[in-house]
Amino acid sequence: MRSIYKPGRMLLLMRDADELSLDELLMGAARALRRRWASGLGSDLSPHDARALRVIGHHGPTRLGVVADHLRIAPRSATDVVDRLESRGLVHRSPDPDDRRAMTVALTAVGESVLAEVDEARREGAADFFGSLTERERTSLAALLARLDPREP
Amino acid sequence: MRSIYKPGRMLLLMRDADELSLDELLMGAARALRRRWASGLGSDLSPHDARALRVIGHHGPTRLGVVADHLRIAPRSATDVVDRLESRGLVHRSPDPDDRRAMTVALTAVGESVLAEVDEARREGAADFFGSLTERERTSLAALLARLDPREP
DNA sequence: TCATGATGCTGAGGTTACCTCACTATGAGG
DNA sequence: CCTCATAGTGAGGTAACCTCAGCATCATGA
Repeated sequence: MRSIYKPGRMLLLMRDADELSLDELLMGAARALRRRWASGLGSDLSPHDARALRVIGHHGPTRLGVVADHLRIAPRSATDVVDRLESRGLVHRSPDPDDRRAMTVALTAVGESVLAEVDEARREGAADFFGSLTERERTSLAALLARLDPREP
Repeated sequence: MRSIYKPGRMLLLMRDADELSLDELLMGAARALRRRWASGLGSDLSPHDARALRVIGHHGPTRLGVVADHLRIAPRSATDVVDRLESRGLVHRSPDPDDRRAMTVALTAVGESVLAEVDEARREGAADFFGSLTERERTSLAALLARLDPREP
């Protein structure tokens, strides 16, 4: 049980140590950005709740099911997320006038201001994160990334 | 339609609905890659376990605490992860000869072959994902990304 | 050399963010 | 209307974390 490594794998390992592959670079950058953004999150709001707040705020009064779709969670789980935000006074439910089965969720005034803070922190974090690139480089990075992700649902 | 980013206007740009900022592009691309990679994964292994397998395999016989560090989880949680992998016959524990408190984890023969499959699927997924770029574009994307992520601990 | 504190792992038990299933109320089409 | 689909929710479960306590072992300094 000594020589776990086969020669081929050893070579792979060493090459990876020197230069990371494109997928690892992409994932690493995303991880670093996410971490920076999460740490700069001032309020006692979890990253997860902040994300939900963004979805609701940026979509206007929204059905619960739509929130679920955007967060990629089951409809039932959106109920819990909205419950939590509502109990903190950040959003409130109203009956949907067009469909009496449905509920719409909208930000309260407090929710709006918290969202503004969250967005600002996010914007600052991103500016800082990408600050090591020139504007020209940022432009070409954006162009390259845009060609990778074909408009997911 | 996505409009062209103009360097001189980046900072003043008002974003309309389908214009994504750089951070959103980065996160979106990473999300898409993660999803593709997870879906191409051998079915009975969760993405999470696959990640643990990668860490253990690529580090050789490793202490549990080191596994925890690399997965960024508490030491106690690494015990559970390794328990699960061990119960599936993918890794096995041995007492560390240098420190009788410690355990080392290493891949079994089955674990090695499963890891080889996982790595191959990952490699293929990445090649496919980045396939819409030319070789030259991939190089410059890698160079740009490498400047963003300052080798986190 | 041996008391003292740090370290490596694990048992016990809690939390969180999901899930599925079943249910009610409502909408929509024959 | 009668039937079937859909929107949200109560109940209850699961997976992957966590903290805290405890044991065995290591490392240090008087």
